[in-house]
Amino acid sequence: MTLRETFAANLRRYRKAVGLSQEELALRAQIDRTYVSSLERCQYAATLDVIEKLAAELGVDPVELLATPDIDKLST
Amino acid sequence: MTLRETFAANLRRYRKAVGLSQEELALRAQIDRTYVSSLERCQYAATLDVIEKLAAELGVDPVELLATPDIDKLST
DNA sequence: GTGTGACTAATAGTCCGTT
DNA sequence: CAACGGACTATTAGTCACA
Repeated sequence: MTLRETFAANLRRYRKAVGLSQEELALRAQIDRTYVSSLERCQYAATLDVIEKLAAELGVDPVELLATPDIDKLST
Repeated sequence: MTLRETFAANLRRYRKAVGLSQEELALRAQIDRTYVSSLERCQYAATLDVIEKLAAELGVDPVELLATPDIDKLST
């Protein structure tokens, strides 16, 4: 599991947890709609700047988006 | 404090903790010496790929390089 | 051993539309 | 609503000479 894969999975997981579409999240974070899609499909290695933006809109610490999810905490 | 600033500071801090010069770290991570210098001076928003490389050479979890340092833990 | 400017190559990131 | 493509621009990745 690479870091960008971990990030991709977490991004999708947190986005859904918050109940946002890729489109809405992108709009709020002021990044491109198709780019969020690309990130979740692990196409790019995101920079710290966009990670920071996305984390802010998801209401989580950027670190959470890179951490290996604790099995116990996963709800749905 | 932006995320890239946090990363820059942590990179330098952990590098010194491990007792490596920018030169040595760069050599081991197979990246350029001056590029490590640039990152520590916060010139770029690093991508997940290089963060992963550097963390590996420093022997820390990538998450550690992005976390806000716990005041209590700072030794020197 | 580190900081800096200049430079090229690669990729991050945008914007268009289609499936 | 999301995956995917192509063409495009902005920024990072990576190297070098020199202070």
